[in-house]
Amino acid sequence: MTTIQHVAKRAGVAPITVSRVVNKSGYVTQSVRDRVETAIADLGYVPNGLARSLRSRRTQTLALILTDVTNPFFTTLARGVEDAASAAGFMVILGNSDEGEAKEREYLQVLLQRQVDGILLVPAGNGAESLRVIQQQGTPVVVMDRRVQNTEVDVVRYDSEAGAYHLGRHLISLGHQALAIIAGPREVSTSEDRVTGFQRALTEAGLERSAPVYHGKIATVYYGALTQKSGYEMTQEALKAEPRPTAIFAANNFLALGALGALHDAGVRVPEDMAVVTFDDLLPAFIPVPFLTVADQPAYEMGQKAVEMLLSRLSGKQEPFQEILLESKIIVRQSSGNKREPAKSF
Amino acid sequence: MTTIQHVAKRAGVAPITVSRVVNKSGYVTQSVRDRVETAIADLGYVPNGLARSLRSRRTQTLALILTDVTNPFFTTLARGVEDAASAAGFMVILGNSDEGEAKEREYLQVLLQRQVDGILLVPAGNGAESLRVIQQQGTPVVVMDRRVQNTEVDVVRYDSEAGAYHLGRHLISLGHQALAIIAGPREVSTSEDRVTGFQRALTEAGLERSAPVYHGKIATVYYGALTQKSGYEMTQEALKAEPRPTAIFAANNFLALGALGALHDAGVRVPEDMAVVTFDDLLPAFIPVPFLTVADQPAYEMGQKAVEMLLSRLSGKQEPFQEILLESKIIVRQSSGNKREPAKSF
DNA sequence: TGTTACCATGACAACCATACCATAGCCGAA
DNA sequence: TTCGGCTATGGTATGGTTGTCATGGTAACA
Repeated sequence: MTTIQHVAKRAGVAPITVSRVVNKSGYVTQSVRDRVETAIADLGYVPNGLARSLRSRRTQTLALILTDVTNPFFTTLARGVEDAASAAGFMVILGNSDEGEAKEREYLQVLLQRQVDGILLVPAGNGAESLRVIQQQGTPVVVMDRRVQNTEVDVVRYDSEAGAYHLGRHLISLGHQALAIIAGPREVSTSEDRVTGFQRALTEAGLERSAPVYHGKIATVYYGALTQKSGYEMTQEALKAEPRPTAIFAANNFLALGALGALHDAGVRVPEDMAVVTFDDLLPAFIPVPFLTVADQPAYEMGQKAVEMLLSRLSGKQEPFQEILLESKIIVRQSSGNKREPAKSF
Repeated sequence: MTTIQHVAKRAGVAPITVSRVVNKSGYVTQSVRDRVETAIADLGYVPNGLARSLRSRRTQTLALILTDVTNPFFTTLARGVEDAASAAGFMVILGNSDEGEAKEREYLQVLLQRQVDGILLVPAGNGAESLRVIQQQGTPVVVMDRRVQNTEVDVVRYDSEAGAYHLGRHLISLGHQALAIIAGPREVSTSEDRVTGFQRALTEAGLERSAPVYHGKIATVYYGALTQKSGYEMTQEALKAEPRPTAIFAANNFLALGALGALHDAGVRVPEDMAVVTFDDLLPAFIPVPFLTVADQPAYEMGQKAVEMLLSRLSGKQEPFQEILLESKIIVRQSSGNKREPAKSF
């Protein structure tokens, strides 16, 4: 392999001068610069990034750990991160925890070993232990999308509670009285906040359903995983309930996809027989005609924002930690239907 | 930051002994091992991967450069790579060239600097220059999915020509006589091979259409980009042709999506008025009911295979370079329709 | 007892590039 | 003239780890 010494020798200068040419730092006369550049081209010299980073203590690399790369919400987020990072000259290494804390910890370990300059984390669990490890190492970190107990950390997320609240109000204004919530695991803050927000809308409206499947206090709440399959199954359950709900709130896009599948298979029409609302728009590329009423959370912007915060920390800002709470926007489409008479079953 | 020296001091041993404990290499007595491990835990020591890699000349990292991360075909491929690599203890860094040679070269530069142990490349152009740079650096490389002129390199790809040939035969057997091919850029070998293969089927059947839009010799060939938008536009063009084709062959999945959109907007029913066949299955997750007749190329397997080859090179195999040609399988579904009478326009 | 083989640990150098400091020439200001 | 400041280049040490060789101890064997 060609090293900086080989180049230096060939150009008749000291290694440090080659370094200055490569990094465009310090003073180098044009003639020397030319000689060095010729030598570099002749030898096909590629600087060794490991040595460079070891010495300079910067890798120009950020780590992005998220919970589900197959979800368009997160891939869009990732693109936002990627774009913002590379605009600032940083590379992004992506890790997928699959909602598992163990896998998250593994990735973290590897990435910390690689001395990434900063970490963007969508925590799989409560994030406490992972954040401890990261911060002990002194690596700047920004938490995305979800709440964490730790307040000594920067966070960017959407206000899930408020978004769900508005979706709830929307359904109520359409006359729905029997509703089902299909949610993800209780440990995932977004899912839980959406349940809470939705329930708040119902409480305000004086709706108090009494038949929780597990712990829901208002309307019927089903808890599962944030997957299409789980959405399918929970919807099947919901359809058996008495009285049958006239509206379903799916806590994320994959749950909604599963719900739509289950409703289709059961011959329940949307929105005529059942209103469906959810969070996170799906990739427009795969859905020619947008159909779902959603609380849209522009994921791309969140990614950009998070990188912005992280880079500011990297540049040594000593401000107090902050939590940025973005607002999601309700987009009303066909899936929630028109105003309807209160369900006959009441 | 905690270094191996700190740990060594605390455990009362030499740094090299700590190294042996961390890497589970060489001989260490249990008691010493325990002392070291306690020290590591106490100090929260995380080994510096940069220093380790610099010294050992291995990063345990592979680079995967592909042309379109938004395409499910490539994300599936990436998953295959990822899984196979991590099973062997390698991490994968992903780069997206967006079909641009300049961006490909940039990624390559960065990744070579990072001393990745091996590279998996889906070349954006003809790959010649990129391969030259990689091989000069002495980094093992495997080309995926596409042909390259360079024979001094390992390649894994599907036999696009044969797949397209079979799709062509299938359409002919259904009685189609006026056909349109919507393809990607001529520089992309997969796209070009599919045009060639499809045309071979038509030639064999004695079909020689005479109205090529650009250079096609048989049936009508439209060249564009491998995107949904391009597929949409080319299909609009194809619909204006006289005689109007009764079947469209889209050279990849995104082109097919665009074609379906254009046909829908033009009120042309599939398969009643128009048969549609293509390559690469779409993500089943987004298409509840599979509908398209396709030449399926299991991307996951290709990824695994490529990693296998690369790892074998990494372990120092000196065998001659080889090109693995996988066979794609035709899956007949509704979109190609049933046998039909020869189109009336003849 | 001497020889061999193996176990357990350490010293030292090397990996490659850059931070830091030093040197030296030159110019203009005091 | 002297001094400070700027330009242009080089020398040396350093970053954290591990490969290689060396050392010393112990058990096994003849």
